[in-house]
Amino acid sequence: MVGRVARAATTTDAFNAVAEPRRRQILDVLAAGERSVTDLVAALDLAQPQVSKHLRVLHEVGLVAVREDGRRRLYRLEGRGLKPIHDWVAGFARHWEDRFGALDAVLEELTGETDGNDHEG
Amino acid sequence: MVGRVARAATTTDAFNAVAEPRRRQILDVLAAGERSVTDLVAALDLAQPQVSKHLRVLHEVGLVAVREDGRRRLYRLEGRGLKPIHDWVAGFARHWEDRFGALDAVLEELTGETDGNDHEG
DNA sequence: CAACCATATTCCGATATGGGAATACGTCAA
DNA sequence: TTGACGTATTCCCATATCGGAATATGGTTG
Repeated sequence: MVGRVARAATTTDAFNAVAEPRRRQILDVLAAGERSVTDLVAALDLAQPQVSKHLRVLHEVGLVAVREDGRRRLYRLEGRGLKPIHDWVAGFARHWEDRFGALDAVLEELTGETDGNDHEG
Repeated sequence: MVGRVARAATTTDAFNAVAEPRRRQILDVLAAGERSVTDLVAALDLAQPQVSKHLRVLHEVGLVAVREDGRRRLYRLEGRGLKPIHDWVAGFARHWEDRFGALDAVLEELTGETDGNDHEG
């Protein structure tokens, strides 16, 4: 029962939090502005408890912030938390954008990057 | 019982595939060019079976492509698969980029966002 | 063919995840 | 205070994920 980790905890980082479709939906809704749990429940067609649970995860990972308003809790998007993902993915943009694709091809030709293993010439 | 889904399968989409740190590492390495499984094992300090397993997932999701070279399999990045993630996250960029932040603040002022019901003009 | 190298697959165990249902708060209205 | 509402937490369970070890599969070399 020591270091045995079966799977990275969902609550670990934004990458994991966002891997769950429902949570992405929640963020999509919140992108339009503050929403109460009930609002989200209605918008997502998901049971209230599950919404609260997902919000918990999103909150722990810093993707949303809460504000109390009477007996309601208004959640709002904390977009900054998505930046790590954006930054990481952006690093690969050249790999799917055509204009870069051509350039990459040339660079690989020039640097022999394609392998680093020197296979088959 | 059929519909009982405990958790979205990792093999479902790029979001899930990339939620796993190791798999991100693999993609990072592949970003530099084609690599054999052995190369990856060395680069990642991870056991060969696990690397193969992760590659399987990445392959099924379309994030990597394989090429056979004798008894080796050379994997290469299939960057395009990351585009969905990029696109989704990019939609939130305005939420963390300062220059947009200011604009958003103004818009919220104007639209009475704080009310929580009327939003996004 | 045999020994060997490269990679994939299978079996195992520990874990935690997500939905559903029930329930526990905390707040507001009468 | 009582009761209704809004939200969070807990319990249960089926599932699947990950790493580790062992093994299977397949090509290569001698």
